Amino acid sequence: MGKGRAPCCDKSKVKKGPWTPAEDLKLISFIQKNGHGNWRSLPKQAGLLRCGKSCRLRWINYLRPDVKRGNFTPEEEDTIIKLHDSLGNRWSKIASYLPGRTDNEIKNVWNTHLKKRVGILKKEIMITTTTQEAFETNNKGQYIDVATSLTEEATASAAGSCSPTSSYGSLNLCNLSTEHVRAAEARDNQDQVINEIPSDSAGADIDFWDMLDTDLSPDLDYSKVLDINLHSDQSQLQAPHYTHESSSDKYDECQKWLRYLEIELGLTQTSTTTTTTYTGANYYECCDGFTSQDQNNTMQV
DNA sequence: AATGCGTGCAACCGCCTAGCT
DNA sequence: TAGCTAGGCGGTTGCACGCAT
Repeated sequence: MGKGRAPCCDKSKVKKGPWTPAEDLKLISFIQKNGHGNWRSLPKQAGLLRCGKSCRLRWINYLRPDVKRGNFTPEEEDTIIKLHDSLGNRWSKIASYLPGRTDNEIKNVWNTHLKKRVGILKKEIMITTTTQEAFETNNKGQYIDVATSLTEEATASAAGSCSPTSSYGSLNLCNLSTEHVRAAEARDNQDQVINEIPSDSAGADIDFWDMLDTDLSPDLDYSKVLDINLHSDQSQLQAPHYTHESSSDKYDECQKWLRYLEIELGLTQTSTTTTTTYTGANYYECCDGFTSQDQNNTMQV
């Protein structure tokens, strides 16, 4: 019966900080071959100087093949707002309603974007409601305001799929769209008008993962790249355990995905000229010796 | 061009809980 | 039943990057 909680790992012997491409590949390769039955023992078996928790987090939040990358769509943002209203900060629960999105990602989006927007909207609606009440009391003039229409729209159709408790005061957020929130935010920012808000998915940031073409290295062979025991023959690679499937389609999908990763991580060269940049220090630390790189810490992919 | 500041996000920390002995 | 372990979760931090000055 030891006192307190035993540390999950020896902090002095594990590496911390951002993951390097080589570490990523080691983790991916190991999980593809062995699955991830025991996170605690995984780092040692995979040859990683990382805490098991760190491996799990990296896999779940970034390396999993089914992780949906790229910006959140307005629809996804709407969903998060609605779900947060009814579930609160239960990020993993919210994530379960958004396939491919992780709790960490959703939490970040909420904290950096959505919370502010909803806060602004709530503030505006409070002001509007107060003004409207004053108007109704005095029974003078005619009151027209965008926020009022938002409130009416939201409350009028409150019989939707959301829980009855899903409301901020009299406002049911289930029917607030991202456009509503953004419009309110824009008004809050010195009445700046946003007539057309570009979709996140159409933003200038080209997601690197999506950008990659299928014309990638056909000779994937991790054993030549990493000092881990893997099959050198591609045909002998096993389908990942996490898929729980053995169909050739799924396997092909995994292979395709791995090729994406190979390129993404700069572990192979293609004829394309697309260039991405990794953080220099990390990249030098792990990749020196088995990938191409120029002196500007830029990997030619 | 250099510097400062704000923002976004990956990763860490520590607590909670389920499962096992 | 109590204690331990590992996984899961939410809060928080710190760094990189972009933009403004």
